[in-house]
Amino acid sequence: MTKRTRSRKGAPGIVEVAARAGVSPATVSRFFNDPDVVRPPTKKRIEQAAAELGYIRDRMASAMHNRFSGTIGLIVPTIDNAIFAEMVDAFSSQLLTHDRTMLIAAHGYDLQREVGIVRSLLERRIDGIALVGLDHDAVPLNMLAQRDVPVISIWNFSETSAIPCIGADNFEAGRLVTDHLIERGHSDICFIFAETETNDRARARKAGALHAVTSSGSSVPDHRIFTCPYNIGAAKELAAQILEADRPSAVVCGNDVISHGVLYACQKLKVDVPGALSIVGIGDFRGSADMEPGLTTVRLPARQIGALAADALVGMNETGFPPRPFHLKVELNFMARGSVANFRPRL
Amino acid sequence: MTKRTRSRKGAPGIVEVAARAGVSPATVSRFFNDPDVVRPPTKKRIEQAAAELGYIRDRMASAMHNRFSGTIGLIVPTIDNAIFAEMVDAFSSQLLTHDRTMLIAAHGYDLQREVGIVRSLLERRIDGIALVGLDHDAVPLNMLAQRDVPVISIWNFSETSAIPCIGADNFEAGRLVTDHLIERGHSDICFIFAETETNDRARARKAGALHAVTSSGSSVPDHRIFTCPYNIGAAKELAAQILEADRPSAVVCGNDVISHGVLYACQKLKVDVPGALSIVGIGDFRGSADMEPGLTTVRLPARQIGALAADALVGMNETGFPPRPFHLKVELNFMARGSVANFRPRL
DNA sequence: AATAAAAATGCAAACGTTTTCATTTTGGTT
DNA sequence: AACCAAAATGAAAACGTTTGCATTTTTATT
Repeated sequence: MTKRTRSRKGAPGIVEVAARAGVSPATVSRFFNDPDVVRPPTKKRIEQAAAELGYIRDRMASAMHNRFSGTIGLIVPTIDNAIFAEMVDAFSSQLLTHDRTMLIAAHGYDLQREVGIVRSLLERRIDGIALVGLDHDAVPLNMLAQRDVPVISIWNFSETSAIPCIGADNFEAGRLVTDHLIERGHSDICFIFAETETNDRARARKAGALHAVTSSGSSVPDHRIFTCPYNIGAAKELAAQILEADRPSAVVCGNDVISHGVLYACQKLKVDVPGALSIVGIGDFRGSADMEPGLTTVRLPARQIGALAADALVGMNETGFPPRPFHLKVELNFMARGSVANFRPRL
Repeated sequence: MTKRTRSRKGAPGIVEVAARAGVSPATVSRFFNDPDVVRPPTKKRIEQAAAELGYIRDRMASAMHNRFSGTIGLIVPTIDNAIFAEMVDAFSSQLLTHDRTMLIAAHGYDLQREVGIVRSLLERRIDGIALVGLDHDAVPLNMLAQRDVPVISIWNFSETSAIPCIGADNFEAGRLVTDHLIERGHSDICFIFAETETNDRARARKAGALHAVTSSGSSVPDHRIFTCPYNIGAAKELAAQILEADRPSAVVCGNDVISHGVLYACQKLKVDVPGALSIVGIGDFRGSADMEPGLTTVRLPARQIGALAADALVGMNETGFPPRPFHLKVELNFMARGSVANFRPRL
């Protein structure tokens, strides 16, 4: 075993501060938890002593008592991707606002890895955790419940989820973009979605999209449905194949990353968008508005979801958990841009 | 003051496990720190007891002793952007590999906010921290030094930096892409870089780029140098202005995000790339390879930087800090793709 | 089989805070 | 000036683990 004891060199503790300020450690502790509980002169002395010593509180020691660590966990499928970037950023910033910090990890769309990650975060005594999506293994959920750690599901909305959720109606999102295509006269539509087995967001979107066409009276042949990971290159390649075979008039993409790939494939093959092919995405990621043509998509208020989730989790801690489970649906915003052609004259 | 004591409901501690396994808490502790230090039968009993009770160690309590919390900090300018996504992901994954977790925060290119963040991470007793870039306020650096917390600067390389660094030679990157343009006969080149005041990476890149042209014997007029945030929309807008005025034959972009914006502006204004304008970027982000035309850029091994940084920080903990400061330069990879025209016949 | 050396285990005192309870101080009221 | 309630402070016992030291058990050696 390696000797792993870091020298305590220059790290003053609460007792050093207390000594220097001429008060008891208890008072210093109180001061840091609520400055107004000590009298102004005392306050001043403690402030000065702490500053002179360069004191930094040890939240781990304090977490041992009040059972709050001041860190909140966030588990996403991936960070290496535009999909959750805005949400993660907003979540983190909002947490900073509450004097909390974010512990984040990615499971790479592997729900099984999620259990190990949850365990690891629990060991760090997180005060709450946000999970992307509604599908989760029971094991981590139980571990969290057993310890009364607030959990919240984000990104996808469901009226009936067992745990609180803040998210968008992904079914609706899929329906929205597909309806847009149908309204504009498209009838030969192709669908590219992510694997739906372990991804409830993609599942809901796909269901919504297909529902839109069936409820318009038509149906979707199997050869118009494709699966593709959230990866520009893969999408571009797949789209190239689709374009060279029997070309549809429009394609619905499971998210904007796929749309980007499809658009690039069109540019490569000199297929005019929207003239020869219309494209819609879901998400409205960075860049979608600025591509040429601009991508018609539906905006998920990612920052809002992140901020709300942060607030909710902090709130559950402060007001005393649990609140009754809530289900918050955020607004979808359809963004009509240039990537869709209108085959049907305006009425 | 609100009452903030979470019920200890169902959270067994090391002593409960010990009792059930019929050993002392000390043995259980030892088992979790190094399973092979207890004899097989004992080991088995502890494992079973822990499993039955659903025990999860409390790293905060253990951090009070050995002074290691198992979390490592990472401060980036932004997460809401493609720039650092791959690096962050690799850093985090590599940390997981070492049974550590990542505490991440963004300062939004505001070095002053960095001090508050460092403090906040220090309160959480991080075992090490990675900072992007070489420019940092002295205050946080002192706080870290005083507590013997390993720091490492990532992304930018310097042979002489005071703190260890792992990064790319950004000057070289700027020079590389500009040289490529010059070699291909471009003489009227425009430069778009991020604000260099608080961003040493951008500063180095810009210096490298300008150096390339001066050392080729020409010079860069002021009206060919622009500043632009790392934002596709802003870059697109700026590029549109540039394209409509006195158009250069090529543009060097401070990073790929800017390149993307410039390319979209060209597509919007029907300016042929690379026919009428050549574009080079720096970074080789997601999507750069798949755009049409593919973006000529220089690949920074972001994942490698992230993984190396994680390894280094963990290593500093395990082998006993400090190692003598090291400076690790990662390879740049020039990616010639379609966005640059050749004005000069091949020799 | 006896013994010495080595390995495994237990005991109890830490680690740096918070918090309960008791005590002192303050400030307002007669 | 004396008194009382309220506010501020202090003393000491926690929190859940690790670890130095002492003790027991195992293993190797004779």
